[in-house]
Amino acid sequence: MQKITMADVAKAANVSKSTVSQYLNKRYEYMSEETKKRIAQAIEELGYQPNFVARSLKQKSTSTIGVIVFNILHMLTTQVLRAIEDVCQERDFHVIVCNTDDDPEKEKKYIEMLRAKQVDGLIIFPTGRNYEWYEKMVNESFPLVFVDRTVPDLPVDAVLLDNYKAAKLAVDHLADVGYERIGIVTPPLVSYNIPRTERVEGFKLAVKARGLQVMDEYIVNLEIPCIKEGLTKLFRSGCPPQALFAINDLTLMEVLHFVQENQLRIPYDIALISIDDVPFASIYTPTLTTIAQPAFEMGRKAAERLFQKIERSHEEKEPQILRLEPVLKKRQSVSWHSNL
Amino acid sequence: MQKITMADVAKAANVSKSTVSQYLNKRYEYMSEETKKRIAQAIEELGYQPNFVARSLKQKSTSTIGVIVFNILHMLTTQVLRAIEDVCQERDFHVIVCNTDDDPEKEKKYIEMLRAKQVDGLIIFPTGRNYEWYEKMVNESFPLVFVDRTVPDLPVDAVLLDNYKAAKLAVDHLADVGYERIGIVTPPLVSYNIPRTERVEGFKLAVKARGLQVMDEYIVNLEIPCIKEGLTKLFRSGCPPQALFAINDLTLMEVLHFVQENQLRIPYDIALISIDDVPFASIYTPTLTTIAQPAFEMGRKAAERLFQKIERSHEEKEPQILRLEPVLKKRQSVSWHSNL
DNA sequence: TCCTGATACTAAATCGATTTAGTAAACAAG
DNA sequence: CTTGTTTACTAAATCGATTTAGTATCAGGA
Repeated sequence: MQKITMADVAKAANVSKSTVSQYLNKRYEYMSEETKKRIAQAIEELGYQPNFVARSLKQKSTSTIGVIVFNILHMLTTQVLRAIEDVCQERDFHVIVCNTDDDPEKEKKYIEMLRAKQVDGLIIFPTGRNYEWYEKMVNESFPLVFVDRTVPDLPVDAVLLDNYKAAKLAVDHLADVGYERIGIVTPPLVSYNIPRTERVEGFKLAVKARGLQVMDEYIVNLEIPCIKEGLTKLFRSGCPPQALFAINDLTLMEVLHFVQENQLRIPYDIALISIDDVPFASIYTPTLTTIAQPAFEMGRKAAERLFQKIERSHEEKEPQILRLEPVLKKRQSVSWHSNL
Repeated sequence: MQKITMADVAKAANVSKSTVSQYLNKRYEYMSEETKKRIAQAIEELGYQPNFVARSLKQKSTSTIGVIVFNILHMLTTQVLRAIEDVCQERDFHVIVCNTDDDPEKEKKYIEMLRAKQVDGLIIFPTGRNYEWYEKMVNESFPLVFVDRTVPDLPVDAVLLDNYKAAKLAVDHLADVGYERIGIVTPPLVSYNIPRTERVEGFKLAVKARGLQVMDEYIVNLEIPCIKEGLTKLFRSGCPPQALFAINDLTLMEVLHFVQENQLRIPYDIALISIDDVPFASIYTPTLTTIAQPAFEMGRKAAERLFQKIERSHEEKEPQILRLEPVLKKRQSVSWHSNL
């Protein structure tokens, strides 16, 4: 029992392959009712299922896009992916998902393979370390959208968080409530990780703008596994911060572990705010004040932009960089208390 | 500037397409060094990138699998997906991800479309309500593996949690510590959702096996948004349970909201155990005792099984149903205390 | 010298659709 | 009665690879 092809249907319906093809593509213009019925019947009887690969070869379009992410396990990634998938679903597109683990080699391999598979476009959370490949796609005006990070000096569309504003929201909220000694916790700052750099930069600017001191020892930038130790040292010193700003969910987790191990009371011993609205923010005790990234909007915007480019990939060269608004979710981990 | 094809390379290297094809597939048997060099050079100069779609058409294999899930936003799903992707990465396969939102119509559409796109196999978290489509794939011995749920009376490979054991682990742990009035919280029991049913069934069996009473009013099965209200009613009644068993992460979230709103103290007012090792289990106060599903193992096993079937899809018909072991993660939300 | 077999290739068929150019029949207009 | 137009199709080329069945050349053995 081998596969039924269009030729089999054509034979069964006593018409040519071309006519079957027209029928399937709903080009009924010059087709008799009689013929339509016969084809429909043949398809039904034989259980014919079209082969999309053959169609893709001829039409040079696979109705498939690739999404290359660092790690699907990150909440932000998952939410962005979900939004992308929803947009694709509306258009009968499919999504191939690839994890790079922030490894440029894997990223390169995936870009190559996905392009070989003729995906119609790519949405990438770029490692930032494959400049020539990114550039090549831009030059060929291959539909491409970056999410979360972008790459300097490359005219490519991107959907990003307004990181400066996110940091400013955090600092302003803490300062509004009355905190003055504010620390920030981040993984190491590396040149290709723009959001991290922008958040720390935005933090410094916002602190200064409020007329407060930027204290270098309050800027904890360490590899994730070292954060707890770094915080322990900082809090043993003479004058620890009153509030901490964790720049993403992973650092927040470390801060919370630190808080737990040292039996600190939030917000009395330490106030806490972070970027990424973690799912347990509203059930933690106390509830956690966060700066939410509009993850679904990011995914949706990225996908919509990609489809714009897919539908007319030649026109308009100007890259569009969207900076989406972070949202402050006021909860209990930042609040005023008497013994400040 | 149009696409470079194999024919262009052949012309440039002054050989036939066949030879270029042999070269690309590393069939060097009868190929002179001279020719190899010329082809390599032509590929380099023209920047030739193979078209995988054409290859797929001829070879009847796309090196792509489909994974159909309820919702990529669930932790379990994300982790399973990640493990699947890792296995695929080793084999240079790609993964198309689709969300059904537990809607059988969407599931049907995805199965159809992915098969039309000639994926080499499918891993499905089945809605359980497309029997004829599942059956059709089984009959054609199309490579298929179910994860999380399975469908009764259908000989299909599946990778599942041992739900009876998970429930037993929960009940035994609670009973060991000294709890006697144990409740269970679950979304509504529906025939197609096997894990839910099995967990509740396993719960009842385990309670009986410990010589305790199964109290019907302690079995809270309600739609997610109604759970808080149901628990409130239960706890206003004369004799509320001393411990609750949440059968998955979503119900756990509702229970935690309930606990928070009513200012209950865990484990003094109520002990808590749940299936799904949520990421905040170890940072919540108190830390949460859970029954972890081996999500990565599930994904890995499912993918490995699928590849076995892809590689020799005719042999061995016996479906293999893997029941993976849940793991008790003892933490603080279940512990002995004086005022029991 | 002729035959055999290895080496190093190539021409053409194939995969399963889409698409273009074309044809036959029916009918209307001049 | 011829010509032109519309209708309802079909034959054949095409997409870009893989693969099978050959072919031409040359070396070595009988």
